[in-house]
Amino acid sequence: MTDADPIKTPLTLDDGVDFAIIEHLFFAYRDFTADPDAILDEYGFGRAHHRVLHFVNRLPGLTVAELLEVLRITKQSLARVLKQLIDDGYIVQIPGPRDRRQRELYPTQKGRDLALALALPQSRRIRAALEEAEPGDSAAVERFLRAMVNPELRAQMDKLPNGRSK
Amino acid sequence: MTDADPIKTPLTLDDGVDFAIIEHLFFAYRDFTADPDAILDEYGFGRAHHRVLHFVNRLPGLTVAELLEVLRITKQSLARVLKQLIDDGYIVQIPGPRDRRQRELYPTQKGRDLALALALPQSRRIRAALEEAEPGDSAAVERFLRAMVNPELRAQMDKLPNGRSK
DNA sequence: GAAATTATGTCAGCCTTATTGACATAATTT
DNA sequence: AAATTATGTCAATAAGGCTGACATAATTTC
Repeated sequence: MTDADPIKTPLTLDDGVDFAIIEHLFFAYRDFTADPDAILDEYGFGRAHHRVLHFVNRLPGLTVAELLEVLRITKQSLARVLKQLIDDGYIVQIPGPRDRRQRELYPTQKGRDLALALALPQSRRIRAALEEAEPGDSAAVERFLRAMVNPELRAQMDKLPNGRSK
Repeated sequence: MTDADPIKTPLTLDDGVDFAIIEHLFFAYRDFTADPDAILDEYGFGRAHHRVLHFVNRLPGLTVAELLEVLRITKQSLARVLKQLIDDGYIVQIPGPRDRRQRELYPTQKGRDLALALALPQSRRIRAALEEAEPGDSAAVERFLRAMVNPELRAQMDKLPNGRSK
């Protein structure tokens, strides 16, 4: 009986849980993804296309298998999205030079342009958020977000180019 | 012709976009949601159930309309998820005292327990991430995440109980 | 050189979470 | 009494995942 009774007091920070950051992450991520979502809509693409396009631009020449590992989705899930991006001329496949079974994935100029257009509002939002911040906050945020990732997956992040790499 | 050519240089920070934080957010949020997702699976629930259960626990007595506004989904999307949570005894509906058309939503003890169980690994992850951090980083992270939210939606966040309440 | 393994592609079917539009009911407001 | 409001429900659709099965070509192994 008592188990079906309504509980009228809210869960609060007193319950030993950091609801503030949990909820801040939820709302921040929602608005963060809303920017590119609006653009993608105009192209008939979704968030899945964005992720593929993004990583192909950040790691040009990566293979299908490598992409699957970064995205942690199945081959069949990737197939539909990747096929569209190729058919529409945003990404091209080139047989691997060593192993000709592999398909190296590269963006076209069209794909590069769209990737940048999608990243721009996100970068703008981040810059605006950091303008209201104290100096050093940027590094703190990056450290925190990195520490939120499973340790065994941090190596993946380190593979991404982080600076002037011609 | 040139438009279909592969581009072999990666997008880097030089392109004027803060890819570091963009990607850190992506990876951090993915692992952050993986924790509760694993628990929800055992109950036959998904992420949608989590969100409903969370906000009903944080704002007990909120109405269906209020919940729709927080979640920004449609009535029809909420219906299925909410019905399951009610049928399974995690949430109860009580006719609004003023307006008997309204249904106030409250968690049961079972619903309170599950909400806490879902929040715990997330809170643990946050605590662990902050242990490696400098003092003051926690506040910096919270400020940053808040600034990432659309200004007009920040008011919604302020409605959530943030401290010792009763 | 034959056999096994690997990288990729593709087909078919299913699930979850979201959407829109339409309509029903009960309660409140005008 | 009529209009509006809060909620519930039905039907159809879409995106983005999933699994399992099978095909093909290229490489590796024996």
